[in-house]
Amino acid sequence: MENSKIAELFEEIADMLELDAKANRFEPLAYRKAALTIGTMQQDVAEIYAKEGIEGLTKLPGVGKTIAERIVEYLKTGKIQKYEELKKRFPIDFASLTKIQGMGAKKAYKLYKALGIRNLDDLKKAIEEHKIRGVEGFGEKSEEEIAKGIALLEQSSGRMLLGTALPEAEALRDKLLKSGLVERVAICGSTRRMRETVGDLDILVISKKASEVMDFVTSLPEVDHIVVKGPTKTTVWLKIGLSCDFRVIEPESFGAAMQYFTGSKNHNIKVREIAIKKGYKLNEYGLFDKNNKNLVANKEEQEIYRLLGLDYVEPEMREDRGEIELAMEHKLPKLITLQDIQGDLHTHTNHTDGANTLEEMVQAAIKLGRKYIGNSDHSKSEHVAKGLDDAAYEKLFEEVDKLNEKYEGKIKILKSGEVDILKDGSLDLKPSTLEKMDYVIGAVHTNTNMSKEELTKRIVKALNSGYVDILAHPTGRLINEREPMVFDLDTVFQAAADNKVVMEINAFPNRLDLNDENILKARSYKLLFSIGTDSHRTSHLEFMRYGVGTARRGWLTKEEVINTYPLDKLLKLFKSKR
DNA sequence: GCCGTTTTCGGCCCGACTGTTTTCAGTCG
Repeated sequence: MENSKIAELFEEIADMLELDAKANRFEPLAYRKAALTIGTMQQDVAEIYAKEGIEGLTKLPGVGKTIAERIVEYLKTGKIQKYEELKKRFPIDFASLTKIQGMGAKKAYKLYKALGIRNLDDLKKAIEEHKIRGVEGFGEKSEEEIAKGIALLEQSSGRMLLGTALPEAEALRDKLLKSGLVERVAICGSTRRMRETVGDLDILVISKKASEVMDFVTSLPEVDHIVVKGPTKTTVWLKIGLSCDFRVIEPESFGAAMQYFTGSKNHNIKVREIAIKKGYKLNEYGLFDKNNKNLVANKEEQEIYRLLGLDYVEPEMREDRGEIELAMEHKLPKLITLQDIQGDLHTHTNHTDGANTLEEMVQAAIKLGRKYIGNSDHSKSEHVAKGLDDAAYEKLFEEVDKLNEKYEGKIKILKSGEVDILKDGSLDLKPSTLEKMDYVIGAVHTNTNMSKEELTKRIVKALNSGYVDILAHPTGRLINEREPMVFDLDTVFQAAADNKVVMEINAFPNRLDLNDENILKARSYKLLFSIGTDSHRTSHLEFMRYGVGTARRGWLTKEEVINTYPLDKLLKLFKSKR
């Protein structure tokens, strides 16, 4: 996957163009926009080019003919001529230097011209020798700030899982609500959009006591140190290793501020452009007409979309992936919600690698209002998980029958298993065992580094067996830990469509697999989905919200997600296959 | 260099905070 490398090169080209006095002032903007698109999408540009050619690339937002050609040039030669030429004139490692908080291309260039600093090592040495403070435009303070920025950069490790960031944001929100200083608090940014990872937290506060709020948040025990602190905006570095922005706004601007701070950036730019075309101005304080009258004063963010002629766009869709165009045509899908969820089809117990008994899992599911829970303990090839053999499933099913009697009317326990798809594409259990299950989950866990062709064949064979109802965590990726398996998604989705196999959206925070973009792709094959928590203890059942968030990012309606179905409709669906 | 519900030419989102600047440029989101 070359996306991040290409995005980095484009960012550097933008940096260097900004320093080039002769260059068009807007050219760097164009490269940055393309970098943002390519750097944040999960689909591989090489794959797009292989399948759709250069036309496929120019369809991406911010990518026109020239930039598409540069992408192709990189894919073919590993280099971009324009970059190489600029680099001769500006031999500076902008990519590393601009990662330092507060350091942009212009400061880096100033330091290069004054002190010959080209990279991080040069910069560190100059700081040790206190040379920075002598450069025009820099002082003692700047030198300290840069040193701090480098230290921070070296200890931080990129984006954090939504499953870690969201609970932290909620804890901060709740403390603010209890402080008595605020009227409203809203978590915005990529956290509200339920992105699988989060780069920082954005917390919007409505209060008339801005400076007291700033003092309150900077003194919270969660805070490691203050990055910037102003009268209405403060950024802190949290002890969990994440930065967090707090912004205080007047009540009348709440809706506009929510819209603004939720993003995404590309979505907002497009919405603002629509506002300009209608003769308005949109910022975080409101939507203003020509007389500077705020048309959305004291209104919720829905009003902004309405006045611009758009249907309300749910936060999870705000990625400039075509949602604005659909909102104009009043064709947005009605997204699934957490309240639509009736049951959980992927859970484990202490019979294999779970922490709780089946009964404890059942009781926890009842508490969450689930109408059914599928037990899907591992099959025998998963040795590390103490996977079950055919006889062990028979015993487990007896236990399920007993508990179903005990909890009748409260919840229904379904018989299932997360059954390994073996190296040759066969399933890990006897047909007679599989037939006793209400549904079968197929999963690839081992030998994942076979060739693309072999792996595709292996999965397709399993789907063609007629026994697999749900394909668990289809790509096997672990966010920040393990790359997705390499197989042909289109072939697998087609096989799933032919065999009515449901795609899982695994809700475990480090999986979220399928991810949003793959869901959008699977959706084009008219596939159905199941959001499963893959719970290994009772508390994991609450991971459902991350799965639902991911489904919403993939534009899914409740009709497309089978665990929103009432029990009888769900069982009918599984039986129709047998 | 991109893009089209005012445009195939002429626009291109917008405001907060910081440091060193005595009026603003640079950076960030």
